[in-house]
Amino acid sequence: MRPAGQNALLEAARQEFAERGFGSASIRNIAARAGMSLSAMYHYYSGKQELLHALLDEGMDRYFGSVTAELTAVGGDDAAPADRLGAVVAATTRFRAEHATRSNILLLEERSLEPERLEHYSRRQADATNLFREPIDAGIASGEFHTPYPDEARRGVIAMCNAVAQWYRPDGALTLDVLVDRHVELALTLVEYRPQRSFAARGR
Amino acid sequence: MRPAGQNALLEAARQEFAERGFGSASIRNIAARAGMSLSAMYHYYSGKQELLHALLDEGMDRYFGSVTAELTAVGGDDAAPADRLGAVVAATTRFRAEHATRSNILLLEERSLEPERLEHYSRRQADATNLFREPIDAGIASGEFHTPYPDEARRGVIAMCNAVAQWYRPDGALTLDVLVDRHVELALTLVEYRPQRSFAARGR
DNA sequence: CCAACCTTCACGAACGATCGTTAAGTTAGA
DNA sequence: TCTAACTTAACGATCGTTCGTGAAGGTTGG
Repeated sequence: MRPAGQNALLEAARQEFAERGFGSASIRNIAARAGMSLSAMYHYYSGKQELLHALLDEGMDRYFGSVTAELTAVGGDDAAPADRLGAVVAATTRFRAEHATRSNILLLEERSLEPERLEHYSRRQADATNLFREPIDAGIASGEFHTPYPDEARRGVIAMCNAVAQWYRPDGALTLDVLVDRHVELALTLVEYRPQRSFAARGR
Repeated sequence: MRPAGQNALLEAARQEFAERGFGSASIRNIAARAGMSLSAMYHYYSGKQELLHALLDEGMDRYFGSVTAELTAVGGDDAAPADRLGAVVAATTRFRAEHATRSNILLLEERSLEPERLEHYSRRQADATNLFREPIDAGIASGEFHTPYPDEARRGVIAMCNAVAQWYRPDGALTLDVLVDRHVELALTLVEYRPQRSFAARGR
């Protein structure tokens, strides 16, 4: 459990960074939004950079939590590759829509990290990519996915999901549940998912 | 034809904005990179905002130029929807790779525009979206594209192309020509392009 | 032809504002 | 009494912008 002041700071920083971008954001504004003085902020975080770092880390924690929850819900490693890919796509799409500002900071402010901090973040981002890579490669190996370009298909699926944070508006005509289903279908289309017929599975 | 000083300024601003982001960019650095004094910059542009605006406008001009050139190369409006979509995807993918810094500014710094300038830019971005929408909707209407979700497929294709500006490295193992071909194939897969058989076309 | 004038392009200096950061001191609870 | 939580005040640096100046070059009027 985080102290209340710390949560208020993270929330305030999230709003400020999302609205103005890291470079134009003012830590004075952030402290004011959190209802405390500028120096009080320094009691929790050693500077603007660490604030961003904490924000990105917290966002990653939440994202991985969402995806792994969805993965275990469909059966974890026992599930078929198509179901695992569907779970990752569904969780990612939903996360990008439900935590749009969080996601936009994750996706846009990576470059504002100093080199040392960036290294740590890049590792986590590689882990996130592997969430997609694993089921796709498994589907290729098992013969259920037929795309000749699994790497480019993976990048395409990830880009499709991530873009949701930029364009989706919950007050629009498109329901999130509907969008999630369609993204799962589109992802399976992109990897050319065709369930093996039973006689083909038994053949050989 | 633009004056030499102006081109140097745009190039310098492009580098600075791409490296540090609009908010953290310093117009003093930009002027220094362009080899002129800070005040000389104000002779060409009335401020930091107008510099960004000019940069985005120039990038858009180049992008539309690339796409329309590719479109006319495949036959313009006379070409089949699949060929038109392929041309747009190919030109966009190539542009994102060949003009990565330009593209990243186009894609990331939109939010740094002031409201009035943003309005003008959003209109151009809508035009860019229509470059994809037109052939996709035409392909649906003609029965060559079978996806039940043309809107989401369009967004997916656009996101896939745009992401190239972030991850593609020309010194990597993947040739740009190969990537372009794969992206065209993936886009046609996503819209579920299936050429009509001749007898089916003659049927009815 | 020439002098007066204007525009273009460039310079250094300075403006007030805001930035991130730090120092020193105060309060409140365990 | 110790420590976490928080304050006000100030630091130096840098920011975007403005001002006044002037060299260079072409145009105009006499």
